[in-house]
Amino acid sequence: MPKSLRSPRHQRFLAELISLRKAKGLTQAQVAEKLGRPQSFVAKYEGGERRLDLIEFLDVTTALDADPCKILSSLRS
Amino acid sequence: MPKSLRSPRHQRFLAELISLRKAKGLTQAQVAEKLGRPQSFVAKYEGGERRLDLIEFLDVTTALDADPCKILSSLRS
DNA sequence: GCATCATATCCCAAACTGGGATAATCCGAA
DNA sequence: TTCGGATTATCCCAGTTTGGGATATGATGC
Repeated sequence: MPKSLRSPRHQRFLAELISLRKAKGLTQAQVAEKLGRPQSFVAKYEGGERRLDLIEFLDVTTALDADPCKILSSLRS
Repeated sequence: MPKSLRSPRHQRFLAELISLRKAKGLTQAQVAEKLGRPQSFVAKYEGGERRLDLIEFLDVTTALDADPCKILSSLRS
């Protein structure tokens, strides 16, 4: 796993994304489909194997039908 | 400039960060100082030479004393 | 056990990053 | 104008990260 993805905040962020996905009853493959990406893409960012930049993050929140601001506020530190 | 950083949304995002920095009367070096990074770090992300992941983005908004949610909303597409 | 769905990992060439040094630009004062 | 300091952009390139199809591993029900 890349060095930069081990911080507690990042961990919380990932946990939040996973939790949101499951709350919507979506699989990684379904999210990947909405994003037009392979399932391994979702597996990687959820697993902290790959970073999401801001635009990708917005795309993911759209796919999850989630509010990006709420997620950000859960990351305030 | 890396391929993935050329989208119009990303461009708007960068323009927003630059605009915010200048509105605060800060130089790249001052922002870099707050971030504990070299000036070239700021020059690179502002120039689209490097991506910011979500955590880095939050750190930058903190350094700029800006509201991350407002920035996100300016990126709605 | 076995089928099926879901998630994690492999592989490795291609793409991206770090950051000190240095070049290029900007800008106000004289 | 021209000069000089302040500010921003670019260089370099080894080390790190990413893409995504294929495949392994794990979870669940029967």
